[in-house]
Formats: sequence, C-alpha cells, structure tokens
Amino acid sequence: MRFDEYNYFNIYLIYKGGENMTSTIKDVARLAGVSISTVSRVINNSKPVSPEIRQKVMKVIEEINYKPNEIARSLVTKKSSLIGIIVTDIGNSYVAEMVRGIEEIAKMYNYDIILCSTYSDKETECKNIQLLKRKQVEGIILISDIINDRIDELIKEYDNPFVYLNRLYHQTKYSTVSIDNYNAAYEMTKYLISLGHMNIAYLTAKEKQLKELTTIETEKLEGYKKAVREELYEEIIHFSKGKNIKSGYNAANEIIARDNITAIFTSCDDLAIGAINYLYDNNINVPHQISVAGYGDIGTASILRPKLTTIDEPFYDIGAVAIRRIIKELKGEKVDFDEITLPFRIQRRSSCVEIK
Amino acid sequence: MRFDEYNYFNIYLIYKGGENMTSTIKDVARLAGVSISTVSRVINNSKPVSPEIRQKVMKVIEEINYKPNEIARSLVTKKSSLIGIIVTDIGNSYVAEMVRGIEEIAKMYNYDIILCSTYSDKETECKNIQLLKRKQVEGIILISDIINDRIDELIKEYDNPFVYLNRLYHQTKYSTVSIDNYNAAYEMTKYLISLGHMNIAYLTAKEKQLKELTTIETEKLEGYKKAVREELYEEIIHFSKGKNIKSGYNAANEIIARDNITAIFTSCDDLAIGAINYLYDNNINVPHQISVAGYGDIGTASILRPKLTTIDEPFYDIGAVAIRRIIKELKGEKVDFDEITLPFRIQRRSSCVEIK
DNA sequence: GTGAAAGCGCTAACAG
DNA sequence: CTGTTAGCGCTTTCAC
Repeated sequence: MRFDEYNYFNIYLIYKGGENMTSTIKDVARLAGVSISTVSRVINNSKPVSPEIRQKVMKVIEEINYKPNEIARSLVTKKSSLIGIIVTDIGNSYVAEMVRGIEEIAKMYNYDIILCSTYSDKETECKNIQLLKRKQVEGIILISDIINDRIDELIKEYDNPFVYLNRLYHQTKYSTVSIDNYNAAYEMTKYLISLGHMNIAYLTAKEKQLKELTTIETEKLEGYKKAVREELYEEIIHFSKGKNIKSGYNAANEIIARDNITAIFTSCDDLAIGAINYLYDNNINVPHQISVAGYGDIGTASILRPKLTTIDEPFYDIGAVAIRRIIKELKGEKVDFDEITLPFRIQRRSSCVEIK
Repeated sequence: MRFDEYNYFNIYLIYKGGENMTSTIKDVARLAGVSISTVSRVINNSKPVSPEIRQKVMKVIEEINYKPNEIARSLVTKKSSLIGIIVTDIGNSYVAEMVRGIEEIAKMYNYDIILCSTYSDKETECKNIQLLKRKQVEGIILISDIINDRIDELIKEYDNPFVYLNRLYHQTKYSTVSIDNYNAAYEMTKYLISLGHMNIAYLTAKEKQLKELTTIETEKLEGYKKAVREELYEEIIHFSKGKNIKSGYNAANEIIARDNITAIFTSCDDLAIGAINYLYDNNINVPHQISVAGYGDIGTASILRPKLTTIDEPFYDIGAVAIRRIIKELKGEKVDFDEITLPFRIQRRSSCVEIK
C-alpha cells in the first residue's frame, strides 16, 4: 500500500466512521479517483476499462470491503433476480424436496428465492402473489393443493413467468410439470396383478370443497380401473376422509372388513403409511397377509419397515424443471410446451409380495 | 365513475397500453390530479390528507390496480423487510420445521424470507452471507452444522442482527437458541434406567473434520454419563461414522455384538431409526429384546413402528424464537440474553419398554 | 393539508 | 477508454 492510498483509506475511515458504515459506489469512486461510471464498469464488466484503473478500483473495493447494493441495482435494471415461491407447507417432505430442486437450480443462475407458505389457505395464496409482485420478483412458482378461482385474475395482473404446480388439477392455461399419473397408477396396478393379487383395493380421497375427485386423482383412479378391468377383476374403491396418515389409518379398518382383499394401493404415500400402521397395530402382517403400495415415494417410504413399494415421483426434478422453465422465459428463450411430463418409476420394495 | 374520471382512465390506458404495463406513483398522481407526495401519504398513511383527496387517490389506485414498488421504497427507507435464512438442507425434516417457524413469525411482522442452502459447504455458507448482505436483508439466521472459522469476519462486516443456529457448538459470541442438551440426555438415560435397563449403550458420532465430539455432542454425552455413573453402571459408548440412518444401521451391528446390551440411546433420531431398521432386518425385536431411544423427535419418529421414544426438541419454536429475536433487535427493543434455552420433553413411546 | 425538490445507490445513454 | 448526466420509483424534508 503506497502512502497516498493509505492516506485515502484513512480519510475514508474518518469520513465513514461516525455514521452508517456501508460504503457506496461513490466512496469507491472518490477513493480511486475515478468517476462512478468507471467503478460501475469494473464491477459489472460491462465496458472496457484500462488495466491500471481497473486495478486501482479493485484495490479500493477490496480495502473498504465494498459490496454493491442490489436493491439500487434492481431499481434501475428492473431485475430483482428474485423468484417467488409459494408453497402449501414446507413441512411436507415432498414440498421440501421440490423447493430443494428449485433453490439449487435458481442459485446456479444467480437467482434467489423468496419463500411463502399458505397452509392451503386461499386468501393467503392470493395475498402472497400480490406481495411478491410488489417485491418485484421476476417469476413465481406456486405449489398449491387448493382450488383458487382468483388465480386467473391475479396472474393476469402479475404478468410474469409463472408455473402452477397444483396437485389437484391439470389445466392448460399455465405451465405445469408433473408425471403421467394415469399410466403410473395403471402400471402399479399391473404390477400388483403380476404378483398374483386379484382383489386390489384402491384408496383415495375426494377433495373437501368439491366433494369429488380432482383431475389428477381421477387420472390415477382411471389408471387403476383400466388395469383391473383388463383382467376382469373387481374394482374395489374406497374413499378416505383426507390424504394424511391418520386418514389412511382409519380407512384401512374399513377396507380390511372385506376379507378377500390381498392388496391395498393408495393414491399417496401418507395414506399407505397410515394403512401399514393400522395393520401393524392390529397384528396383520404386511406384506404377507396384505400387500400395500403407495404413491409418491416420499423420504419416509424407504425408511419404513417393511419398505414401501410406491411410485417414485421425482419431486426434486419437478421443482428443478419448473424453475428452469421460468429462467428460460426470463432469458427470452423460446419455451414450447406448457405441460411438461416427467418420467416416474415403480419402486418395488418389501411392502408388496407375490401371493401364495 | 363520473365522466372525467372515466376519461382519465382511458387516457391512462392509451398511455400505458404500448409499453410496460406496471403503473407507478406518478401515474396515480397524474390521474388523481395531485402530487406524488400526496399519493405517497395516502399509501403510507404517513401524514394527514383531506378526506376528499384521499378518496380520489384511493379510487385511482383501485382502478389502475397500482401496487407500490417495494424495491424503490427499500432504496429510500433502507429497509428491505427481507430476512435471510441460510440452511444446510431444507430436505432435512428438522430444518424444514425450523424454517416453518421462522417463516410463519416473519410473515406476522411483514418480513419475507430469502432461503439459501449450503449443503454443509463452508464456501457456500460464506458466499451466501455476502450475497444476502448485497440483497440488503435486515437480518440473517444461519442454520449450520459445520465449523466455519470465517463467520466472525463475515458477520462483523455484515453488522446486522444475526442468529447462529449451529448444531455443533455453543458459542457466546452470537445469539443462539437451543435446548439444555446436558439435562435432556441425562433425563432420557434416567428414564431408561427407571425401566430397569442396566446396560445402556450410547451412540453418537465424532465430527468428521475435527475427529472429536462437538460441544453439543459432548454435553449430551456428559448427561448420559452422569446418569449412568449415579447408578454405578458401566458407560458403554459407541461412535458411528456419521449421523444419518445408514450410520445407525451399521453401528447397531457392532453394538449388539455385546450381548448384555438391553437399550440403545442415540444422539439423534436418524441414528435410532437406522438402529431399529438393523434390528428389524435381523429379527431382533424392538423393544422387547432391545429398547431404542432417539434424540430430536423428527416427524418420522412417531410414524415408525414401534414408535420412537425420543427427546422432543421444539424445532418450530427454535425457529420462531430466533426470528422473534431478530425482529426485536430490528425494532430497537432491548434484547437481553444471547443464549436462549427452550424446554424439551421426553417422548415416551413404544420403542422402549420395561425390562423383564 | 399540499406540492416542489432533493436524493437513496446504482446503471446507461451520451459526449468527449 | 472515461466522465457527465439523467433517471429508476419512491420517501421525505422544506416551503407555502
């Protein structure tokens, strides 16, 4: 450090010492003896700057530990590099997994994420969209599991890249990403049939408000039906009160009242886990007395004993693809299809066995 | 809508139609025929405005669906109403639970959160702190499980409210919140002793880098030791390679090689789950042959069969208290203690039974 | 009670 | 290559 620089630095310290310590581009400019535009240029590498000056500026930046204020930058560039992500509840492992995918990819492209929870409340969902708009997020991913008739209006106002990961519906208005639920359910049922099961109960839940099955649940159910019909087996369909573990627990009781059932296939892992718990608590052996298959392959599925046979929905990838799509759109790249379908896998584990 | 207003609105639409549709405070001012300061006043309720004008302004805001730009506001107020939260991995259920607590409380006070993951990488942790600083977050909560000698310097530079939720260390430099690990482990061990267990193995893991126990793990271990010593029982301490389910699985094998063991107490739930899985896979009945107790009470603990006896660490509350503390500091309220201790509970469930 | 004007920290023409 | 200048959209003195 030569004397003049050392001196500059001291002056700077004296100047800044009293008040707010954060230094601005002006400080850097003054200390480096250049204009703020030049500083801006070296920070952003936006235009050529002579090596010596660049050096000098960088040194000052280093010395006073200058960090550009992204808020100010955003204001002028109109790019916040923020993506809003609205979830039902980060406590659900599949949601966490999706967020993981989103966050990781977003970071790769220098976007940050603002996280909001709705706990499946419609009002909160709407509020969050508006709030994120005010925060100038460049895109929104909405992970929802409710019906929200105000989405249309809100998104129209918002007018930015948007991906709708609604677990109830497939709609063509917005970009979405999911697996082929019809075929997934079909294949799982076929698998159970291949194990010799002839009386396979399907357990699902109606949506509370509508009191009917949602688009996606209908697709799964149809997949199940198709497989069963092909064999001319009986369709055995049960509806639980909800989709959580407890609902599965309670439903299992009713299902096994029919004593010919040898397998239960549920529309989500939690229902399967609930069912397995019920059977365990009532000394009914899974899989030897009853096989149980789930849907989703949440983390718990492979921890359980017996390990849960289920359909692997690639939650991480769903998140990753969703954010990828938004970033593409933001970059002005052409984005073709709006309904992206990802591959699934049947996870054959120990909760389902061949019938004897 | 009277004619003149209607007319204004049309002019506005014509004006805005071509370009960027988002309206600004200027638009509102022009359409309402007032100055932007007045608009600002009605938006923020910062100074008295005559009822008629307020009406008029509100009407225009409604009509053109004006939403204030928070970025611009932040720039002048120097308040981003953003809290940064850096986590190891949102995929860990306890982390998700903490984030849940943070997010929910933050929203109550009109703060939003920016989420960053580190996957326990030191460099990423440092980068994220700096990045959040640039984004002008008003506070940071760091949920970490690594040693990071650069934290000091980084936080000094950052110079804003900060809570360090490091699962390895208790340090007095920063605010932190946790449970009394020493007494929690002590009480759990006492509980096992009360069930008649005399040969209780304690399973924990050394930190990889240090190859020794971290502060927090040492506290737990000391709690266990104290309880065992009080009875003059033998201390049976095992170290696994890591803290995940797999490590627990592998360690269980070694532990039961000593055939007098009747109970295993692990320093985290994942180790316990791994151990239970191992015992299940090897036809050793839990709890009747061996009782297993965990630490943490993660979601899976009560789903497992047998249900896991464990120590309930209030993860949600830990997050909530952490953010609460930051908000208090931001409001200039006095914040007294820096190391907040929350209560724990021994969750007595079916994985531990009285010895016969 | 209201408006004019300055400025938050930065980028981006525009000259030179 | 570098500096000057005009804003980005908003809040906040300071006059009136």
